[in-house]
Amino acid sequence: MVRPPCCDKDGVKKGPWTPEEDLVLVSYVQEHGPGNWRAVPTRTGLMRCSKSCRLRWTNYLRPGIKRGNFTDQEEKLIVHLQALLGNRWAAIASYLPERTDNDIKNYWNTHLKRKLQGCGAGAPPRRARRGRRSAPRHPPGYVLTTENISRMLDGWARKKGGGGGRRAAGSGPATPGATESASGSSEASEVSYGGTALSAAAAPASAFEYETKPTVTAAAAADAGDETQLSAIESWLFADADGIESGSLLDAAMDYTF
DNA sequence: AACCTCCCCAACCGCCCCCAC
DNA sequence: TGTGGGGGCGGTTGGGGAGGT
Repeated sequence: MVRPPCCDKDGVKKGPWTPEEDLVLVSYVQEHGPGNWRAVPTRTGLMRCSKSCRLRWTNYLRPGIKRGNFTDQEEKLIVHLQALLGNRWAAIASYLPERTDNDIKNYWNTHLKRKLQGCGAGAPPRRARRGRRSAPRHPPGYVLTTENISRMLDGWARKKGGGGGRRAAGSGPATPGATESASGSSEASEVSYGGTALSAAAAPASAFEYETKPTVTAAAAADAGDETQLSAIESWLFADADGIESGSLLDAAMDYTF
């Protein structure tokens, strides 16, 4: 059976989001919290598909997102987890709470995959690596830091004090090794709105508990046979967080050398 | 300086999963 | 128990920009 599109194709705007649209979406989430995305376009007047709104929020506007270069540790973590979980980016992202699954997926496809493919034959990338863009592609003055969003959302979070998506609500914010996921670190991306940047007072992490990404539990993430893998991953992660490079898992995944 | 190449990443698409009824 | 609908996920695309020629 063919499902209808999530929204009418006619009159639905596509393409890059404008600062104004971002503000509308952030304001809506501030008011109602994330969720009920179907209602977002009609309630906000945004000419966007509900999925587009959700994606924009989860991949870009959500507080606590770290952008920019991946650290070596993050890189290794992604490689390990990809080896164990496959291309289940959402599951992998749950171990990197400051990164979105889209970011991880992009990073894998553009960097890590090539590295891994090349490591055997020592094949270089098609072209020498160029300097990475340090800032998001936005017009100058487009400044909306995650702290800013955090602050904007602070009011809502205080009013609500909880809630969240259907799947996230069940498992709760139990992302392994990353309890302060939404702390709005100083490395937060700079996204700003036309020079009228809101002040960058960091909001307390607790204000955004509702925003925690769904946690990968053994039950949730496991296809057949994943349970033992996942608990092993978790133990490895906890060990790694203490600076201990533990055992078999690491050995298994460390076949990859860059 | 102008043009070309190619890389990055935001966003779209379509399928799948899960919950409510 | 079956069905519909909403949200989530992974694959893919293409616009735009940076570096090379």
